[in-house]
Order: sequence, then structure tokens, then C-alpha cells
Amino acid sequence: MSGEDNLLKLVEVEAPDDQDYLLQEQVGFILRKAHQRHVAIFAAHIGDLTPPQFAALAKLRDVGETSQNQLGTLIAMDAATVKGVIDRLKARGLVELSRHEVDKRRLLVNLTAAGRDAIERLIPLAREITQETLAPLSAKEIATFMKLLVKLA
Amino acid sequence: MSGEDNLLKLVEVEAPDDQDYLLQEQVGFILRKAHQRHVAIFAAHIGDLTPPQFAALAKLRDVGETSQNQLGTLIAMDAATVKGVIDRLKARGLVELSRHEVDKRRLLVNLTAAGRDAIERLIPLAREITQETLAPLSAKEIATFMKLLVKLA
DNA sequence: TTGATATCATTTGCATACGAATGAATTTCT
DNA sequence: AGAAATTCATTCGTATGCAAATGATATCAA
Repeated sequence: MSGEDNLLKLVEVEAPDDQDYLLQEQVGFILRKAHQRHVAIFAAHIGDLTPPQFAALAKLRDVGETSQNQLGTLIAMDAATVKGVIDRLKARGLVELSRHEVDKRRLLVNLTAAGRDAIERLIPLAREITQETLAPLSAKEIATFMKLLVKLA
Repeated sequence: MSGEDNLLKLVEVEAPDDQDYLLQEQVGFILRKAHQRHVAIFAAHIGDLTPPQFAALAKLRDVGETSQNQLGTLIAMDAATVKGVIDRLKARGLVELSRHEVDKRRLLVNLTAAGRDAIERLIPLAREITQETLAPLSAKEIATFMKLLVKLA
């Protein structure tokens, strides 16, 4: 019985029927939905900042002044994307920009006092966002999920 | 020793120090990176179609003709987003649009012959994309991960 | 030293993604 | 039937996200 099942499974893997392709079971599709849900939870808690903007501030808090490019690497954004994010944070007075003294290509980014205040104030909310995002899972499931998600990312 | 560690852990959970907030350990951040990685894998296999466009075609293959709105619900896109996706698929001749005879509000979407050919041709590639996305995990880990991801999405 | 390479930033173009506002058509309620 | 509420689609504005091209600066190598 189980031998036959295994055989069938093998055959399926080797020569799957196109009829069986179900979008709603594919990782990519579900990953997109999970991400959407998280963004919605984020917006419900922190309305005036997007997740990428928050990520930029949180990382600047960690590492202090860095180049725009380096910051992009740290928060997984390409150069074009990070520029837009930083421009908007600068327009709101949360970060300030300056040129690197030695390497004139680099644009240094740093938190302003307002930016530091904002990120310190928002971090407790961010903890709630993480909690609510993971709420469908038990503590043990969370540990398992996070371990596997890290492997996948 | 381990007793002290557990006590420390408990204290940490109850009253976490803001200093401990690490962006790179938050679900939302890793979810975003995992999604990014999947999109990159998708683009490497299917260059001339985006994941949302593919999702629309795959779902139309499943359910046949539907309204634009209903399709959006099925593939988790809001009305504004699905419109853009369908417009581009229409411009490429992969779907065709018509008005619902009875309910004149509804815009019916259907695959063209070219659209059906395209999705049938792409599904084997989509299987590879799913496989490659999940490649960092073992078969058992994949089963666990998918179960938990579904709960989260 | 200078010529080739590499790095950093910017810009453009295209494609999601979503909130909010609007208009048209339908349904529900009274 | 007529008014109110709902639903479907569209449009606008804002914000990622990435590829590709460009310009400025640095670094490396012959």
C-alpha cells in the first residue's frame, strides 16, 4: 500500500500532469499573499510610514551613518529603490544627507534627531506587528517557520 | 546555569529591551526577502511575463471566463491592480474582454487561443520555479513550511 | 601615469500595489 | 415604485521594485 503510494508519488514528480497545476498551492503565490497580509498589518499599526521606510530608519539606528548604497545592501533594496525611500525620509526631516569627505561618490545618510525619536517610538509598535503577523502560529510553529523562512530567503 | 538562562529569556520576552530590536530577524523583513528571491527566480525562468500576469492566466485557465473583479479576488489583487495586469495581457493578445450580457457593470475576461497556448507552455516552467524556490529545503521541510505558510497567508 | 575596471549615485521606463474618489449599474429595503 | 445601499470598474496619486543607461569618482594594472 505505502509502497504503491510512494511509487505513484515518484511518477507524479517525474511526469506531473499539467491539469494538476494549482496556483493557490504554489510557494510564490502564497508567499505573495503572506507578504500582503503583513503589509496590511503594518499599515494598521503604523500608518504614516511604509515597511521599507521603517526598515531604513531601523537599520540606520543599528549601524549609524552609512552610504546610501551600503544601506540599500543592508535592507535588501537596489540603488534605485533606496534612493526613493531616502528622498522621502529626507523630505520629512527624518534623515539627513551629506557627502563623504574622502570618497566624493558616496552619499552619507544619517538619522536626524526627529528620525531617532521616530524610530524609538515606533519599535514597540513594530514588535506588535511581528506578533500579530505570527499570531496564527503557536510558539513552537513560529520557531520552526522562522528557521525555514530564513533558509528560503 | 540553564535555569538562569531561562529566567533571562523570560524577562526578555516580557520586557524586551528596545536595543534588541533586530530588523533582519523580523518576519516581515524576511518575508519580503523571500518574496524578492522568488520573483528573481521567476524572472530567470519566465522573462516575458511577471508573476501577477502569470497568476491571472493560470487562474483563467482554471475557472474560465470571469469578471475582472472576481479574477482579482481569486488571485488576491485589488481592483486597481488587476485592471493594469489585464490591460497589459489584453495589449499582448493573451486575454480578451467582453461585457456581461445581463449585468452591464461586469467586464468579462477570457483567455484567447494565444493565451491558452502561452499558459500551457509556461506551466512546466512554473513547476521548475516552485522547485527552485523551495530548493534550500528538504522534502520534509517543504511540507512543514508550506503548511505553516498557508496558515500565515 | 594612464588606460581599463569597478563602484556609487542618478535617471528613465515599466510593472505591481493600494487608498480614495467617482460614475454606472444592480440589488435591497421600505 | 423609489430611495438607499452595494457592487463593478475606472482613475488618480503615492510608493515600492527592478533593469538598463549614464555620469562621476576611485581603484587597479600594465
